[in-house]
Amino acid sequence: MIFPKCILFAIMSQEIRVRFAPSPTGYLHVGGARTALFNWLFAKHHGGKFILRIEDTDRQRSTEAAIKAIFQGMEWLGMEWDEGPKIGGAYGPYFQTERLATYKEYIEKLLTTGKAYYCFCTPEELDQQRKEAAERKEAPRYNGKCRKLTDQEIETLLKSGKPYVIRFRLPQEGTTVIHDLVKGDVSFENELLDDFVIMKSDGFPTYNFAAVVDDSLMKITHVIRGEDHISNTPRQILLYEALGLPMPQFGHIPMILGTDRSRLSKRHGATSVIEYRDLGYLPEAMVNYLARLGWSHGDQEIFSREQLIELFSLDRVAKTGAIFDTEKLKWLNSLYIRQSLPERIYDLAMPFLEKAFETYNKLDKEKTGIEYIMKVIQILQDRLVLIADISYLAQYFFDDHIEYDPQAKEKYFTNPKAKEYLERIKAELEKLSGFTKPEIEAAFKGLAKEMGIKLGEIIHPTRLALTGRSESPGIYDVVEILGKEKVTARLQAALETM
RNA sequence: GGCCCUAUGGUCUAAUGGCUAGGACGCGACCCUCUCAAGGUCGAGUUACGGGUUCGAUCCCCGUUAGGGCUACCA
Repeated sequence: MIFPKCILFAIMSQEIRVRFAPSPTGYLHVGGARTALFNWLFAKHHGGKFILRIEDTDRQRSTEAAIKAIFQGMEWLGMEWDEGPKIGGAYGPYFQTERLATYKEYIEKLLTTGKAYYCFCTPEELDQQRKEAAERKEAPRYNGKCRKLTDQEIETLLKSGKPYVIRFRLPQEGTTVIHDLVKGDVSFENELLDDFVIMKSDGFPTYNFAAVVDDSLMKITHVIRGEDHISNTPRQILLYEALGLPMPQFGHIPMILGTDRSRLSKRHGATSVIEYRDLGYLPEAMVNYLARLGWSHGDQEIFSREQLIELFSLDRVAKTGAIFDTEKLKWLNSLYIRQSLPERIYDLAMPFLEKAFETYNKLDKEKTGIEYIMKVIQILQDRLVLIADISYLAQYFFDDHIEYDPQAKEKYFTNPKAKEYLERIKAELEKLSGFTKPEIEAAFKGLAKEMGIKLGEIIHPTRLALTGRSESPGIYDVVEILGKEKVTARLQAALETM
């Protein structure tokens, strides 16, 4: 009884530490964002720490702009990190290029114990080897030429200034098995792996080496990453063992796919989370969608951030790749828009409206007060799928030039009675002392009753006259918001075309 | 080619060795209704294929097929 309790305590006292470790070679794409999200949720769920580490060892492809874009994406989705760039932490620095001395130290360790060696083969030689292996239909592996270099030879080669890399002397027998938290046990034969490079000729470590050293030194307990890394994992496990460093647990989550089931990429459309922001998606919709893509909790579809934290667990993560479905994302987005405070939608919609104003350049900005815009937004909020939709849906509230939809015009303005209806409703509305929804509604209903016709007979042509369209929010609302002056003018303008 | 992973409607998924395989998105119809949305009701549509194991397989095993990933001095 006592013994298991001790173990339990030891396990519980270990703080959960996970990391998201993007390489800054582009924007934060949705696949990366989901990996980050799963890590973030895992950390929050366990009351642990979420660490951001920038893997910028590829000097050719890493950019400052990409680093900023990643921060921006993380911030938009509300995934703040507990340790990492900007805020630091006890296990920094959090940029790999600032950790070179550490890597050298561990490379040195491997070198002195004979677990790594210098390799002077040129890229051309290696290319040649790969080609030959391909012709023989063999796995392209490093042939181990420099494995057996003597100290003497190395000394001379080093002195001659010949470029070199450091390779890991990988055990050539045995099996390496990953106890994966998502996939279960996955095993690899070591003999199929080769002596991979751990330090490049520019002195920078390779991904597999740097990740191992950092994850271990940063006390990462769980490495949760994309499935595309699973075949790197045996190499990394072997490195942990060679370095004598403590090993985290692994969980490999499935890929996000495009509509053709290949890995999601640019040709499938928007892939950067920031693009989705700019299209008018809400971060909570994106978080909800991403969380639910490859993870589930029974039948539940809608999750608040708090619920996700409470419910998230790796054993509910699916094993299959999932197609990114914009339609479902849109559905969630419209849902979250409807649940938002109008004030928030106002803030989000304003940039779109301003841009649209520029385009139309027909706006009477003087008369367009915040109050008016707020009313427009309140009436339109429930019909937005994307915030960007506001530009189109709100157009006739800001643009006095009404173009009549040809089909609607055919349907509603060619009716011989339509002209009479419009004249009558115009007169009724003009008579109104106030111009509020109840009065407007009464005017419409009164007129319909008086003329013995259906309400729609008046409403449809009126809608077309005021908006140019056959669909809009409730007509009384539209009339009220537009105000007597515009309504009268637009009705008059319509009458003149008939 | 080699290695690894995966396989439930179009899509995301639930279920479990055992009632008519559940939900959601999308789609269709109807209701509501001044239109369009929203909402409500209903509907069409699925366990990749072939073998086993079993009284019974979506579920367990094998094979086939299909898809994905990796196969760099990228990460």
